[in-house]
Formats: sequence, C-alpha cells, structure tokens
Amino acid sequence: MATGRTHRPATRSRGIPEATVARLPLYLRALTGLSERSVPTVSSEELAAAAGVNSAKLRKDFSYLGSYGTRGVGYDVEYLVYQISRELGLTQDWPVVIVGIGNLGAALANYGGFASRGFRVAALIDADPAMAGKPVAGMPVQHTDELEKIIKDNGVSIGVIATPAGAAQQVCERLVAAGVTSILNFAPTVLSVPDGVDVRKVDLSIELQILAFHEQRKAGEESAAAEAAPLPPAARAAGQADRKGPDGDVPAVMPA
Amino acid sequence: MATGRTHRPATRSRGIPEATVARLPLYLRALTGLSERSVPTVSSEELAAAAGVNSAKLRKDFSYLGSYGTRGVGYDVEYLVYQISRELGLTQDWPVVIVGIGNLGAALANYGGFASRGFRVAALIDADPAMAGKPVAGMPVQHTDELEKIIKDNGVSIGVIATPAGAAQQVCERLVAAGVTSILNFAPTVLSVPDGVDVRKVDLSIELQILAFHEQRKAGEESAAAEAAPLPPAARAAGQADRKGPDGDVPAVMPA
DNA sequence: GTATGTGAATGAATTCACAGCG
DNA sequence: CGCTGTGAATTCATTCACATAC
Repeated sequence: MATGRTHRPATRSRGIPEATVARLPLYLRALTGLSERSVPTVSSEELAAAAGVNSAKLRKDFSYLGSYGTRGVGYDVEYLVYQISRELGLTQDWPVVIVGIGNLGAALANYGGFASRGFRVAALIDADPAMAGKPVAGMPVQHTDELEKIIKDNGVSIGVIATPAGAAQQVCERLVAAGVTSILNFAPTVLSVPDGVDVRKVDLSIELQILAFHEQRKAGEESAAAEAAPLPPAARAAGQADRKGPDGDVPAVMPA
Repeated sequence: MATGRTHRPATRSRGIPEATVARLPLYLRALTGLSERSVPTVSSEELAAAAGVNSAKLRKDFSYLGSYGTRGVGYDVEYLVYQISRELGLTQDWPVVIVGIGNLGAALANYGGFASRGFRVAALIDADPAMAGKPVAGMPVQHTDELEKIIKDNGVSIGVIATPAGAAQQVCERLVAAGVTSILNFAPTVLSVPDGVDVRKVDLSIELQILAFHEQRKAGEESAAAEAAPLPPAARAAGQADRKGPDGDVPAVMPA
C-alpha cells in the first residue's frame, strides 16, 4: 500500500511479502488469545479460522518465517507468539508521538491497544496553545514548538498524525526532518515523503465509500430488471450495460 | 481485504477490480480539491500525482469505468467527479449507525468527513444506560435495546462498530439480523458474518505493527551487527524445531 | 494417521509500451 | 503532436495438492 518504495532488492533481504507482513499482526492477536487461555498448540486450520484467513495461506505465510511447526501436530503457541513478535519488531519498545489532539487524537491517546504491544505513547502534541499542559489520557499535551525536541529526546521513529487535513503535510515534514521514518496518517490527505519513510493511512471515509460501492451493487443485483434505479438523473442502472461513450446519456449535473 | 465473497460470477458483472474500487475514493478526493479550485481539466499525470499513484495505474483504473477522458487533453474534472461518485454509490444517501460511543465512537460521530459525502449518521447507540439521552455531536445517544428498531426505521444498511472487542461479535450479529449488510469494524476482533455481508476493518494496532516491521528492518539494514536476540523466554518444548531459515542462510537481524 | 511445508498452477494487480484519437 | 485507452508482459498473491516428517 503506502509502503515506501526503494528498498534494495540487492541485499539478501528477508523477502517476506508485504501481504504476509500485513497478516502477521492478525495471527499474533489470535495466538495471544490462545495463549491467554493456555492453549499449548494449534493446527494451521484452527489458527486460520481464528484469524479469519484460510489455512493454506497461513501455512504459506509461516513458511516465509521458517519452519516453526511440527508435522502431524501443529504449532506451539508460545513459541509462535515469540517468533512473530520478534519478526514484527515488537520485542523492542517503540516510542510514538501523536500530533493533533482533537477528538480523534484524544481517542487514540486513550486507546489501550496502543500501549499493549511494544508501543508507548511518548508525547501528545498539539498546535493550539490553549491545549498545552492539559492532561489527556493522563499525559500533558505539549505544544508543537517542542516537536523537534521531543522527537530527538525520546528517539521517536514512529509518528501518528491526527491533525486536520490542512496541517498534515506540514506536520509530516517536521516529523520527518526531526528523524521520524514511519508515519501513520489519519488525516484525509496524501502525504508526500522522501524515500525511506513509510506512510500508512487510515481513512474512515474511504472505507465507507468502499462499503457503499458494494452495498450499491447488492441492491442492484437481484432486481436486474426491476427499476430500483438510484435517484440521480443519469439513472443508467447498475446493470450489464457496457459503457462506452459518455456521449449518450449526459447527467444533469454535467457541464456538457 | 475483508470483502465478502464474490457475488454472481456468472452474469457479466461490472467487473471492477477490488483494488481499483479501493482507489476510487482517492481519486474522488483529489478531484474534489481540483473542483473547488475551479480547475476544469486534468491529465492522468497530474491527477495521479495528486492522488499519490502512478499515471498508468490511474488510466487503467478509469478504463474500467468507461472512456471518460479526451485524448490529447485529459479529463473533465466535474464530469469525472460525477461519474466516480455515481460508481461509488455516493449520489444516494447512506444512513449509518455508530455502535459503541466511547472515546473512539464519539470521535467518529464528530468526524466531519462522515457527513460530507453521502453518509449521514442516523443514530448513535451504546449499551451503557448512563449514556442514553446524552448528547454527542449534537445527537442523543440511544440504548442498545433500540438497535433493531433504529435500523429498520431508518433503513440503515451500513453499521460502524466501535465497541470493545468483547462486544463486537454480538453487536455485529444483531446488526446483521436487523438488516445491516455492510460493517465497518474498529474493534480489534475478527468478525464472522454470513455470506453477502461485507466487513471492512480499521485497526490501529495492526497498522502500527506493520510500521514497526519496516522500521526494524531499516534499523538493521546498514548495521548487520545489531544486538544479539535473546532466546525465547518461553520456548520450551519445541526445542528441536529450530528454524532452518527461509533461504538457509543467516537472517540479517538474527544472532549468528 | 495427521498436519506441515512447499513446488506448481492459477489468478489478480501492476507496469510497460504503443496504437489510435482528438 | 500529446495524452488517453488498452493489449501484452510482468510481478505479486492465493490456492491447490501432495510429498514429507512426525
């Protein structure tokens, strides 16, 4: 996804596919659950079900990490938890800063899952001077002026941006200049960053739009003939009509 | 991702690839920006830059929607905005309920981007009786008991789950039973749903873990001599199953 | 007998590169 | 010409199916 390109293929990289990396946290969570219930071993089948993927995929994923299972038996839960944690870099501590302490930023600061696994909120930063000093999630908000100092003093390499869209790029640049190399962006903007910096984005409205797309298709599905046509003027029903020229039916909304 | 099984492989479906659908909202946002600045047309190159993708991909994406551009010129901004909106189903109104009005749920309720584009928060629902009636984002929180009635009265087909993990599956089942067919899940759990229901998940801690993975790799990249990884604290039992390594040689970050 | 690990087969997404249209 | 639209080539991901090891 938004993973920065340009990682040398030259060096014998571990070569774990990105899609696999994205699933490791899922496996880890499922395993943690089993671990808490003191389950000693799992089969790929069981673990896959718990993680919501299919077992072939899971086995293939694990095969990139090494041979951590036992044929005829399954995987040792504790051992796998450790191996995946290590692979993900969760055996070390990652100080994180959250920039933009509005509704969302505050919610993130309060989010428990944050601290749980290797991540520690090192600071909350906001541009509003009125916020400075106010405690959020038991931690005083600091002013943006301190950003560079905070990053350096705490050795922060991961930053979370929860500012309004307009401020995001600028905040991003300051974070990067101060040494942050991974950014989780909640602002609805495309961030541009130099090579070597990873950006991942979380965007509510994008997710909703994707759902709406599928939802719409469901609605038009059964009633292919039935006129369940949406409201818009250009009600070319979501059927099988293959579009070609826009010339035919021009929506009212359009400037011809 | 968590998109439910394919519907109708038989019929000549519109066949827009999932990856393309996931990018349409991005294009739409970029286009909206241009539209506000009254830019009349864009080339694939410019638009791609604004959306953070490459131009070949963008053109291919658009080709699934139809031929909406003009060779030698580019795309008409307003026209494209309309076409993509329609494709995504945003020309209609989608009532949405948010279940679980804690920190996150409240933040989501207050999130502006929600209402902006076709989505309307129809109700906020929480299981805590103490919350009932309290206004959040200018709207009274309703009790879970009302869930079914709310869904039906408002014709809600999209639900947002922002409850604690433990409650998510149960809430999900009630939503689905009441008629919801698309779910956006913020709870850190795998939801199981019947066929025909789409689930998308947004998970902060997964995103952070993916960043940590890359971050770790960056750190170990130049200096192969990091620190010696300790043996698993609880790696009893499976002692013999020592990893044989993906490629048989020594992994970069590992103790030699 | 049972469940892993993995080549081989299939399928999806991206990128290339250029024909064709305005 | 310039820029779209798209087959063809390529890369990436998933699934199959079975030899392999316990």
